[in-house]
Amino acid sequence: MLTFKQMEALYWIVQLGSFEAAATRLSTTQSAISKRVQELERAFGVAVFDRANRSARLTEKGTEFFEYARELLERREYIVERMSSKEALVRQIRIGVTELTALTWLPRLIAAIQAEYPKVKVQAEVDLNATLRERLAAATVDVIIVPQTHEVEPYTSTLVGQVQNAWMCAARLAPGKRVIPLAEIAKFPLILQGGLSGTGYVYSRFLEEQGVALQRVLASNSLIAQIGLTLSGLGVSYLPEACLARMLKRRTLVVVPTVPALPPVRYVAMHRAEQSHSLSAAVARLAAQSCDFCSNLLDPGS
Amino acid sequence: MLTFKQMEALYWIVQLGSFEAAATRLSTTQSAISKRVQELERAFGVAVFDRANRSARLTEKGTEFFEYARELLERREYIVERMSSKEALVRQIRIGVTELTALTWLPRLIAAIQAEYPKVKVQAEVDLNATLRERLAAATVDVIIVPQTHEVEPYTSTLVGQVQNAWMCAARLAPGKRVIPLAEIAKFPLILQGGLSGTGYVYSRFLEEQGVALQRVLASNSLIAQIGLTLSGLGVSYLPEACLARMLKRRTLVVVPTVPALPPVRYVAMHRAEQSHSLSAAVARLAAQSCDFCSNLLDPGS
DNA sequence: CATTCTTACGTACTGCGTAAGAATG
DNA sequence: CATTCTTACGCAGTACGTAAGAATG
Repeated sequence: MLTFKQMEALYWIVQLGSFEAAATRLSTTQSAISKRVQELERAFGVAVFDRANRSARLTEKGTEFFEYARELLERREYIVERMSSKEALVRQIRIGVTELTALTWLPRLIAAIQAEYPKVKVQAEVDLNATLRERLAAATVDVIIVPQTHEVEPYTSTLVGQVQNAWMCAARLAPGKRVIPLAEIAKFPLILQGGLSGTGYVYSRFLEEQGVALQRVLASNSLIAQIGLTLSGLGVSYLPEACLARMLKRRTLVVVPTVPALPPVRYVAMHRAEQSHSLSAAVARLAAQSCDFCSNLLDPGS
Repeated sequence: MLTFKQMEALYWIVQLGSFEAAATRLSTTQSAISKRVQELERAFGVAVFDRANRSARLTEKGTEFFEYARELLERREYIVERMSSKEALVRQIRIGVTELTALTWLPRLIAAIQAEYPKVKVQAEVDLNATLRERLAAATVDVIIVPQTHEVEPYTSTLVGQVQNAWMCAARLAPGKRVIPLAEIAKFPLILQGGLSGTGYVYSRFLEEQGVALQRVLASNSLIAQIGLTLSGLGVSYLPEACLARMLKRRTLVVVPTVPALPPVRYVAMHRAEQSHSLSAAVARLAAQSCDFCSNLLDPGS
């Protein structure tokens, strides 16, 4: 008999391009996926995948079948949403965030999700922008919250907030309070983020556009390391103003004002649209509500 | 997670009005059905059935859920139909027939089904018209082939053929070859079928309409017994001409012509329309093709 | 030769059946 | 008190995971 498990296998194999990926997505093994497909093919006497080469290419019948599978799964998802009281919805959701979010409002977000969906298990993963995007593509996470790096993002994205960064350094390195032209920033030793970081990517392009040539650059893919290096006076770095407010007040760090200033970085929550989980959409909504880059877990104030 | 088994349970409980009936229909136990329902209710945190009294009354949410269940099951059925090569369709179909059909063309029908759907398991049951109708209502059979007793039948019905009956008796009882008025038939001892038999029901009404008062009646619910009793000269009976042709030729039996003659009895194949099995429809079609009340398993000729 | 799917075999777990229990009319 | 659903408990059969095999590029 036709089962949801078979449909899920078919669906995710096609979506992700391999048995292996589908297996990961469905938290099982290639073996199980392979057997679900064989079961389908045997039950219907139809070849779903082209077995000639070892690729997961659909046959014609397979394509039709895939459409039906999608339809059936979407329909089920809709019904589950429709019938579930939020309180009873049992599911896992995997959220990917970057360091800054993890350091500021991730706990707020998780609390908000738990409050609205008490039975949902939230798994969070902290990683670089680029890695998170790959993982979303591979569907090993459900929602990611990352800096917006392109005008049009490849997945359903919701703006959740923005971060104002400023050039900062240890007080003793500071050139005084006067505003300097952006280009002059290149005279300082710089501590920047790599291209795998969203903020790093955005600002690399920005500096390039502004014709700023970068030299003597220290790169870090860890925000904490970046802050630490800056604090220790190794150079000037762009850092989020809001969450470092206390350090700025104490003048452990000082701002180096430039003209033009650094543009804000917009953060978006992204999830696969085709992904049935409208829970992902709910998380995006909650993220927009919870977003607050001002708090700072490491330096929480009183 | 929402499963088809849960939906089937819900669907058939509502269709048939009790857990017990649903269990029978799904070839399982009340226990299993009960658990599937509880599973649903627990998973969704929703009461589907009103547990106050022990009846299978839907709650409001339950009604909505039922609609979704129906939709999902119908959709699955459609997909199964659409994707299955006939050769590969594995399923069971339960056919109910009356004695006359069993005695004449049932083997032809089964052979025809097997030829078109080699993997389908055919189960046939022989019973009285009324019993078969009850069983169709209880969904313990999928298709029944019975005499049409009403102008409008309660289920999807297809005309498959008709049977010409005639009054017959043993040669020594015969009043000669002359045609007698129908009313005079009442003068003979009669061997008739009970009201649970379709033919019996049809002819009872016919004789009543014609103003024939019946006396000295011997009733049988077994066609074979009826033929046997007639052969042994106990009375006059209405019997199918075509399948008794050889006995008439040998004059073991003779026809007692009446005016008006007995009307033909129309046979229909019926199945539940809402029942997803369009296999049932295919059986009805094959029945119309295979139908042949002329053969006679007990007296096959050469 | 690395990748990707298939096959074989032993196991774990879901879901089932039996049978007894509780509630209803 | 008969009917109908629920609960408890032990079992069976499905579906899974591991690991080795085959095919492909």
